[in-house]
Amino acid sequence: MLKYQQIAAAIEQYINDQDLKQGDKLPVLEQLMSQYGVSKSTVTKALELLERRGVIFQLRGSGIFVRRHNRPGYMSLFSTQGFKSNLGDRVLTSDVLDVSITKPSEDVARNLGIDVSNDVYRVERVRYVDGEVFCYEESYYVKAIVPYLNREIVADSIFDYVQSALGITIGFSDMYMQVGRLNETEAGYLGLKMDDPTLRIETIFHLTNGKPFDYSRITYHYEHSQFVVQANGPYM
Amino acid sequence: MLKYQQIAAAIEQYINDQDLKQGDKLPVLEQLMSQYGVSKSTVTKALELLERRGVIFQLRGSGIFVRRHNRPGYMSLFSTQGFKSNLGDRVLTSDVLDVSITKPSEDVARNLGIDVSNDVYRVERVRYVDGEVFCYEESYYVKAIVPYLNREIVADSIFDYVQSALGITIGFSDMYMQVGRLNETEAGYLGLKMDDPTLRIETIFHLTNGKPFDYSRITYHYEHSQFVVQANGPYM
DNA sequence: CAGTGGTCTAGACCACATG
DNA sequence: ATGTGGTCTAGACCACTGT
Repeated sequence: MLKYQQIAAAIEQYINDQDLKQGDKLPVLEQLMSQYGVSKSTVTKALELLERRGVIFQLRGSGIFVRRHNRPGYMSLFSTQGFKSNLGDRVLTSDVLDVSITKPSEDVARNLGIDVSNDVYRVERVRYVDGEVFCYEESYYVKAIVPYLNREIVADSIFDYVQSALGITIGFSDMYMQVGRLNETEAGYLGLKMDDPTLRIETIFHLTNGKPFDYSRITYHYEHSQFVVQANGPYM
Repeated sequence: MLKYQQIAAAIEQYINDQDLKQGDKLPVLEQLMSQYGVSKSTVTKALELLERRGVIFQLRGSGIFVRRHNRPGYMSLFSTQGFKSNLGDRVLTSDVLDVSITKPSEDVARNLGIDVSNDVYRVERVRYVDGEVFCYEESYYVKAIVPYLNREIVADSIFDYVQSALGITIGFSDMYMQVGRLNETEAGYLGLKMDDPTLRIETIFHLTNGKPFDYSRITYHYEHSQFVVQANGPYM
């Protein structure tokens, strides 16, 4: 683990241990430098990381402060999208409906940047948070990149598996969101009625080299899903 | 304007001018250094900026590549949330329904971190993209920070005004999203029916010093709003 | 004006991707 | 093996906040 990542983790833990609130002041740069025995740029890089993740904000001429948001019950949009597996204390479980190898449809192939003749794994799940239906998910993995999946792996975190067992690291992802109405099948899985509102998110996950390896469509239970996004900016 | 921002802007313009596609390779670091006459870290910082914004991705040992997404018609979630005023070629207009000074409700006061005895500006608008109803917005500005607003300012971009006229710079924001059903009033403004699905986003905008100055509730027209979010990660 | 974070440099060394 | 981006350092100087 890199120095700046360790320092970021240490500072985040310090915030949690001390149960610091929004606006509480952290030690100044110079102290962090000597405390961790690293150069200014390394501390700065750790702080940038925390800033991007919404943990702190920095104010030139003044100091480094804790940032929080005040809505328990809202999940970070990114925590549900393969990044931080951390959902706080909540327990995530899945019913696996399907794991199979097939040929992709035109649409799926286009999103994965492959030809329809290539094999893909199709995974279909209903996911629960603390026992409540959370979403219905249909996702496709390029078999050339993810050569093996089974129901057991898929019941757990697929991303943990591809990362630890296959050494695959995710580079970046594109999420497409829109609101619509449930069809009959989706309503059945979610325990809702047809035509009820829903949030749909399609995500294309890319490897670090830019190649798509996973295309996923998630249909959320509108009553059990609310998200928070902490943004920084403007960027320029 | 800072060097690394200038370089970021120049590189982005170069990508657009050359109409580069996803995966196209950019000049290597060393060339960018000499081309712009700056040190390695400055180029790196410019590239980080572009990477965070989903414009490029960098692959160690290989190069710097253009990143794009392939869904015309999807707006960046952040472009509609006060950050980049750039919506591409689309024209954004507003009907101003209300601009007035009032006392905040309990709820609004809590979100703005002020007491209910403080004055706020209330702004109510219906917003259009290329003439199509896009969203209904109700927002509150802390009068102690934004001392003056009128219908003319509000018909345009409020953020441009507070930034250029008042010298206020936004630091960060917390967005809370959920899906629900329209009530009768909202349905009227959006030209939809009561109980139609909708995406609701509440956003709290903070100054660079962490103080909230704007709390806004937006109700989107579900057929005219679809968003893209380009994420990088995992962060740690 | 003192204190604090932000920018920028020059350079050493490291880790990864690709042929 | 080569070339490429990533980390880290030490230090100069700048820009902002708050007293």
